[in-house]
Amino acid sequence: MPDLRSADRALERLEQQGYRLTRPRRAIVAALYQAHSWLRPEDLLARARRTCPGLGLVTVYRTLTLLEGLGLVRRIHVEPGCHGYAPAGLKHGHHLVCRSCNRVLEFPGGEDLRPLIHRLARRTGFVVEDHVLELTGRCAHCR
Amino acid sequence: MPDLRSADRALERLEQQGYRLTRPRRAIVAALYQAHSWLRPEDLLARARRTCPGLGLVTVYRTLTLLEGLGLVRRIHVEPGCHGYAPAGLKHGHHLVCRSCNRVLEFPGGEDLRPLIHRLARRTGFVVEDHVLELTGRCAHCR
DNA sequence: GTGAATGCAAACTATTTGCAAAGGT
DNA sequence: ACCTTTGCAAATAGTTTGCATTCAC
Repeated sequence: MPDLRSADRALERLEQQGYRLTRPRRAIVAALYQAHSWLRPEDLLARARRTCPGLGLVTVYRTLTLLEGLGLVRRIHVEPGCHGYAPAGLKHGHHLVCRSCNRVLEFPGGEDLRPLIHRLARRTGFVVEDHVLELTGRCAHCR
Repeated sequence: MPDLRSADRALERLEQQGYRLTRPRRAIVAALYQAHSWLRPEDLLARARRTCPGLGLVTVYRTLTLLEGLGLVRRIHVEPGCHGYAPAGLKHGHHLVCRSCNRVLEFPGGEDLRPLIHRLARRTGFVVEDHVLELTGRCAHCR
């Protein structure tokens, strides 16, 4: 479950990698990890501006790209417009997304796909290197 | 496997639904179903123009929306830019996408996810209504 | 002939890039 | 002090909308 602790871990990770811990970055990371739901860059901007008033949208994009590269944020495919961002807590996590409140729950995935992937490899000669798995529905709170 | 036959079936389906079989639509459907790989709207435009020279990009978008609504085409999530389109042959098909040549293979999915979905429902109270599953890798031809 | 469908132009949204100024170490 | 990072403005990409014309039926 993303929280302040994970936000701190993310900042630590950034520092370790030689990136500077600037005010905008702190604000963006905090806003992202506090969210229970996925956010679009505009949403993230609005939230992060509460702690970093002068923040620009461009910085949000750049920071998201940076965080995604480090595996600290995951881009998910949502309507409308397709791109939402959620904090990544697990190594190869996938997401349960609530249609109604946009809440995101991360779960460790992949295991269950192994037989399917093997079967497909045998039948088609396709070597699967990666996968996207996203489940949508209603969270306990919204039913 | 998408081919001319499926293209004809798609056109039939359009007609049954009361849509007119226009030259642009015929060209777009043909181009789409002939493709072995996913296409972006621009790609589709270029291909469909071979049989329908005056075709406009707007019509491609409108036709894709129409076809997607009828379950005849599927939007897949690909880099860069995210949106690719592939013909849909199966009811609840998913896709194997080749990183190298963009070839798309459709497969019947969902069965293998059932245990996972049940487990998640039990643990989180989430009711899963839909899912996106996309596998990427290398096709037999590109390895 | 009639209404659905098209193509153009323009509007809009989402995202990226160039560059001078600001800020972290 | 140095070099990264930022914010603005402008550029670019992707997609949608308004409207007069064209075309399938």
